Amino acid sequence: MVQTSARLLALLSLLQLRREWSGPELAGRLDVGPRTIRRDIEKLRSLGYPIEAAPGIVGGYRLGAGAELPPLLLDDAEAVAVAVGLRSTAAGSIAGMEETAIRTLAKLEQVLPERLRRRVRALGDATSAFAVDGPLIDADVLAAIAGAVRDGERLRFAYRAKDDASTRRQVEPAAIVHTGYRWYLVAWDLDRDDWRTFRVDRIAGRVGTAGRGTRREVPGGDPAAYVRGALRATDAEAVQGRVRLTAPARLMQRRVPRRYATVEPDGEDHCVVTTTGGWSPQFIVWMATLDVDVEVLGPPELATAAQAIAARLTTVA
Amino acid sequence: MVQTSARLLALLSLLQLRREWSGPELAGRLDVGPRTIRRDIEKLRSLGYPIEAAPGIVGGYRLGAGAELPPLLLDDAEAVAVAVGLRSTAAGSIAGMEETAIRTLAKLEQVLPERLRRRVRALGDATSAFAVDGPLIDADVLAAIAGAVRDGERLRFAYRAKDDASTRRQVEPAAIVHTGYRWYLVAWDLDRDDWRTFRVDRIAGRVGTAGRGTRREVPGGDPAAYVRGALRATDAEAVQGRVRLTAPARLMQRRVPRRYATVEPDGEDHCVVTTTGGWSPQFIVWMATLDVDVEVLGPPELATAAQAIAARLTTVA
DNA sequence: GCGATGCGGTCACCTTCTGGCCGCATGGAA
DNA sequence: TTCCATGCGGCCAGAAGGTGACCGCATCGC
Repeated sequence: MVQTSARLLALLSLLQLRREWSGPELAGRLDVGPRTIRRDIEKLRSLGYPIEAAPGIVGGYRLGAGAELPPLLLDDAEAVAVAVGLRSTAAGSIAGMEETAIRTLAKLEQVLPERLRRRVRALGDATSAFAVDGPLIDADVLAAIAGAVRDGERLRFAYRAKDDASTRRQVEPAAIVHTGYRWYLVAWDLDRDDWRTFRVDRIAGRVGTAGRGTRREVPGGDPAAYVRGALRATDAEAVQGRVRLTAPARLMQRRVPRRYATVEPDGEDHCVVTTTGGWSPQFIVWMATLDVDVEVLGPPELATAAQAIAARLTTVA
Repeated sequence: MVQTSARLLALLSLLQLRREWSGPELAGRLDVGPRTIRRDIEKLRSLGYPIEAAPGIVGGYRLGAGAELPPLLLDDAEAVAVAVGLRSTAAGSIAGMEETAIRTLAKLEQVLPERLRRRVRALGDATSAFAVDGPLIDADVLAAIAGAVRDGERLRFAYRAKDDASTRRQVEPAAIVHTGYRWYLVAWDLDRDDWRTFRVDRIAGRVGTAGRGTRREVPGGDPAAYVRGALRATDAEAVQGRVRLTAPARLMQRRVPRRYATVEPDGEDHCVVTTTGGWSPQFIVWMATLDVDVEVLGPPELATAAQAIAARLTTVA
């Protein structure tokens, strides 16, 4: 009864397409008798999908919200919109959603028809202009890594170290982690026979899969903690920017995304804003547009950058 | 055969969860014999889902990308990520995707379990800080309107006119349109017996549905064109900001989202940037952070705003 | 070559589906 | 109030399909 299953899916699709359908309408669409429709509705209900119905001339069936999310049946445009949305969420519009977004994107990309993938890619180019500081990451690279992590596949890529020396790596990926405003890949380096943490923005070009590897657990079990440890060990943290605003923390908190900076009260009428990652010229510009008095607490370069932009703005007028 | 259908869905779900599954593995998970798994795979293939298989010790089944997108089976976290992504896309990170995103969001919200909806809403608050100018729109309101348009349901809401006078409206919505950086609802106003265009950001509070209405076509058939016409007729366009940059258009185009501004070449080494909607102080700040020479072409207030921010930045240092 | 895997044929049993009928309940409109 | 379209679900008979068990075959990596 492949037809029965297909019809159930088609029924779900129709119910997601429009809110209200009458039985005879559905019967006509699916080319079966009305009795069968009633039975199909019954089946869907027994599968847990809450389909409400109302008798009478204005009656009909409608799919409501239940305990579980039903399978989503998306058309082309909708699928593209979902992919685009996931990419921008992965880029970090909401703190804490990045990793889930990239995992979901990997799931979607696995089954996304090629024509839609092309459309998503074309749109993706337009996205991260005006990006908050931090490196630009290719969502495709992230999705490829997330997919390899999930499937236990080996990865091959060229890695640019701090001194710009490029090395070829072959690894068994274990986790992908987003901290602050950067992406890291925790993986077992097959050539070095040890765990390594890679900055995804330093991966050059495309990543290639290289067959099946052994699925590995990050030492300690908590990838995020591991990356934090590795950062402390090897990398000096980027220098955070700090400013003092003449405004209550309560008001500023709403205007500063937690992803980029944290706001702490400093007395009744002032607050201190600290960047999550390293400072950038854009940080001080944002602070200036908040339209309250700003005082740089550090580092001194932040003040210098502010002056440079001030100078540019002055020549504008 | 509700079990068969349920098993097919579960099979799809498993294949989306991980890339590779062996037959016996699937059989164990789904609690049927291996032969039935082979038959189920066959059924899914006959439904158009491209499931690749490889024999041998490393073999297994994997769901590939086909001509059609299979039903997406998302877990809680993934569904939330999708919803969050759609909200931010609807907020306009990519030109031209806003309306599709909000339609898709309406589709998702219709079936989203309440507990997930709460999570999405909680996260949504964090999003639009540092928002580009333009009014803040509640994605819930947009999704509610999009749903009503789709389902032909009447809407009731309070509308704040330009002079701040609030009126109660009851309408039959026909289309939701995103132009420039605003959202508009085109609807038949039941009390005024005529077509009206509403700015969504002027809708106060929540919108309520008010039963079934007649489905209407926007006059002329093209909602976007209708809104453009209505804007020309009633509303003076916001004053656009224009600046001239000392840099090739080619380079700047990548750094300026089309949603906010357009970049046109002005000779070899210069280009002109025009805001899509009205100018705002943030516009000139962005231009300053592009790190090229900027010249304000108009309006004069833009230069004044630039000076104000420059002054603020100067006191910072 | 071995072993694990995928493929598909066949068989018998039996569950399930389907369409058509029935009467009932519900809710809006004439 | 009556009428009508709708949803609900029982019943039946015939037909269709699902399932597990067996079989031999092909393929791939070790």
